[in-house]
Amino acid sequence: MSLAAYALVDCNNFYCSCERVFRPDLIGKPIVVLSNNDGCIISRSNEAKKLGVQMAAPYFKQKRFLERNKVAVFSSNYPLYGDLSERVMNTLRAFCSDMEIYSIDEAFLRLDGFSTYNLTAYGQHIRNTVYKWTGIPVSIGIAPTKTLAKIASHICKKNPNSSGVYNMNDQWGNSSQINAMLEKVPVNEIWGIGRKSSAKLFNYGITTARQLRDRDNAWLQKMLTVTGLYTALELRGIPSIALDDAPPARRSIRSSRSFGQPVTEKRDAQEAAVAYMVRAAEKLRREGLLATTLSVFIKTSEHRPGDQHAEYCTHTLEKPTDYTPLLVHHASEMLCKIFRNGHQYQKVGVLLSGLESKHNQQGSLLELTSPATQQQIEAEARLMCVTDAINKKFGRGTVQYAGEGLGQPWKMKQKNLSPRYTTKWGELREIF
DNA sequence: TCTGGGGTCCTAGGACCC
DNA sequence: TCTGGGGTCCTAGGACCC
Repeated sequence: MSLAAYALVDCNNFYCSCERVFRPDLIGKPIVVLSNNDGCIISRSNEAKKLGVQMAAPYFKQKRFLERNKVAVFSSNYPLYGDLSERVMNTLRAFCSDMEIYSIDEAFLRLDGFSTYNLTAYGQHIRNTVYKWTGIPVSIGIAPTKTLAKIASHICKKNPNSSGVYNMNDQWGNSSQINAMLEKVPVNEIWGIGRKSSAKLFNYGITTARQLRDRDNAWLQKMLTVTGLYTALELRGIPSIALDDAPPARRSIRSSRSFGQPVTEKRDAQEAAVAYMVRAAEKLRREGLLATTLSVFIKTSEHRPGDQHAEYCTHTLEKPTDYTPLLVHHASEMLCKIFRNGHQYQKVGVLLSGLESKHNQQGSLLELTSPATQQQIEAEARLMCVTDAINKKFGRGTVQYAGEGLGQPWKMKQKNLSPRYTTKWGELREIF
């Protein structure tokens, strides 16, 4: 049987690369992109990495250092990144339709049908085309399983001589070469092995991918559950994590943000809960879903040990809905239940779950809808449809719920936001 | 002063049923 | 008084991912 072949295509420093597409003057210069609320550093160009800027470092601690080293700083601009991501994925699809979009900046391709090709050369061709068509540089790892393809792409990024593609299948027959390669991969860098599992494994003297691969199955399952066992099987070259080419239906929708400054007033927290519920409900309708279970949570900052309160409240509806006024009503009530005076809150959020498709709803045989009720349901649907259309056309917040508040003192910070070059004409001219 | 947001999967344990 | 055994479903919590 011929060897399976998975490719992982991974965009290099994706958010930084997106910013550079429209600011070519920054090519070769250090840049970083911040998380929401300008909280942490979540993307670094190679030049910034070389300066020693750490991933997930709090911005306020690095600010002076970044200024001194003339590092360009951007707030995250998700409309821009989402749009460029779509262009990259569309380009990849032209090369291989058997594809799983794994995240905003990564995709797996299944290349089994390409066994007559030189896969390394094919990878090069894909890489060059993506760069030419979108301006985004990518690294490509090719291997017999998804987990190994992840490792291959890491190796490729770390090695400047790799020319952007690393094909593990080429050396698969040479077990001493493969062993030597897996020996150099720290166990905590394996896909699926996080901080807790690494610490556990470390206690048993397991520090490399090779050592993990060579433990017996029963032990692996006991220590790391079946997911850990699958990871080890994949390291042996046995495909155990399937390609998800048609992602399963979504199970939950979440909307939450940190506040721009600590919130102590119930009214402010309530406005935020309402505003996030409005956004979650928009997403619900956009995807043709209805929700049955609503949750609201609130928490103080983990970095203030003297002031801790976190609480979570859930409400289950009798009938699934996508009607914002109803969802907002419950969000507001739940927030009141869990809010306590005297705390400095850092974040609230809402979660919608128990999702089902609007179009194949389970109707109850016993339920008879009167014409008046039917009319009301239709009126509500029209109202949602119209507000969504207005907000889409004229921008979010054109039609707003009173409960979202006007001043919104809790709103997040975004001081270094770049223009939405690809999705707003009005902001495109800012380049020139 | 200031530390992201949005997802998924697995397991254990309780509730419930026959 | 003594109160089985096995199955399913749901939920909370933990761990992981980008």
